[in-house]
Amino acid sequence: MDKKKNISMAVIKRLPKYHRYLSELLKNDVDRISSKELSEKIGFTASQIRQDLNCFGDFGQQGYGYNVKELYSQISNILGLSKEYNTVIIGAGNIGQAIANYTRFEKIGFKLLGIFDTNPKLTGIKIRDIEIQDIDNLEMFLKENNVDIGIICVPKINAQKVCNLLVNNGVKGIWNFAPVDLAVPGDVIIENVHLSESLLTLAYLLNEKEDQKE
Amino acid sequence: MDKKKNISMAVIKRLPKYHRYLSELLKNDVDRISSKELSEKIGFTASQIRQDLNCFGDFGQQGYGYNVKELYSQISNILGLSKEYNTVIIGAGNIGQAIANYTRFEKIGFKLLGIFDTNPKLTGIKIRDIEIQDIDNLEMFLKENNVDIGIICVPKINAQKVCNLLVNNGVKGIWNFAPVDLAVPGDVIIENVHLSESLLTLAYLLNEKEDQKE
DNA sequence: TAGATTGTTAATCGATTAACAATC
DNA sequence: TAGATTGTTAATCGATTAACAATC
Repeated sequence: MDKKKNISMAVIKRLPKYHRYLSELLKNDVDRISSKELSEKIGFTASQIRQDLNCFGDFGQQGYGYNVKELYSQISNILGLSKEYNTVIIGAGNIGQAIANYTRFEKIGFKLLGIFDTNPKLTGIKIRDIEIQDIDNLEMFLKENNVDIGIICVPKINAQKVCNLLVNNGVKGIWNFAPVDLAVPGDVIIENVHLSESLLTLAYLLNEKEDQKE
Repeated sequence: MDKKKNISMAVIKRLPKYHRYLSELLKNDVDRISSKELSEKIGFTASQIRQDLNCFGDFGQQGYGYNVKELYSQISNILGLSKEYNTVIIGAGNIGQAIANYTRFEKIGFKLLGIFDTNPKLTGIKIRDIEIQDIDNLEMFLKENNVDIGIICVPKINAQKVCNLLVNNGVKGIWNFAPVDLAVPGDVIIENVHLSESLLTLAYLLNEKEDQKE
């Protein structure tokens, strides 16, 4: 499967979008697609699509294009979706509960094992059959379970502390919703969802448009 | 204030991070900072920081650096945070409620005017003094109120329909949490938060690391 | 003044696009 | 076979980094 090393972050960030569009095509019983057709749907150039896919293998066929089912399966593999991932959520506030209630992620192999919070009013409450536990139980839980991904939904003031606890107990992937940049060892992967940054980008772009009108 | 036109998206996406770091510095009573010092904190090169800031003006002073208070205020202005923005949330499910409960955004000028949902079990329920309304009221609400930003938190199947309704009633900014790419006229700004894409990126990176170990 | 640090130009690096031979 | 479309190389474009004169 693997062809080249050192895939650029630009390419990596496009992979989930390929995955989503191919999943749609598959759902609509489309058998094959050319880079040109996919280009029109997904909004990348045909050339870029062919370049991107060729980082990982020769998935197409000259004169035919790409087999949707086959390509979808390859991209799923490339993204690591052939595995299952065990996750825990730390912080059962607004965003923590929202993520916990999502079933989308479960379906593609991200299994929620536990939810933790400091607030005694929350501990004991069940979200989708999972009881919110006191955060004091987290360390033991991590030792007893093989957790791949920690989802940090605590206030920013506590985020680094929680992150350290996760990392010190072998968690290698952090999905961080707190508005801070966490410090981690080099072998730990952080993926940030900085909602404020997204909203501020929107504000900038709205404003830029205004400026151009004048 | 404005200096050059056609700011690249790469620069724009870094602006909120400058804003956040400067806000931290301000909170810690730091008066001045050089591009070199900021570089060490924020993780961009000093050269890049100077280039980025110079897109918008000469905010620094040779031999001194940047005045934190002044620079923070400039960046806030550049981002359009001197204005207030009226927002509505469409979809009062997990993510809609989570966003509605955030007070962070209110503090920087994003005012939530209304929340809408199709589910009769939700209408009438109050979130932070705002009653969830039936989505049938949305069109009239948009005509009666000056809504700048529509926050789409509905299932993907309804997202484009909701988006059209917003756009047809003058909303120029869309903050989209549905896992679809929405079609809008050229004068409407879309900012996507595609959570699955973020999670799949994390999965890829975790897997890539595994591959390298072998 | 001397030291520090900016603003800005030039050099480098990387990513995207264009072109086309290979081939199904 | 002829037409279509890939895989891949080369050209272009844009973004980042380095360097340094200007100057506070």
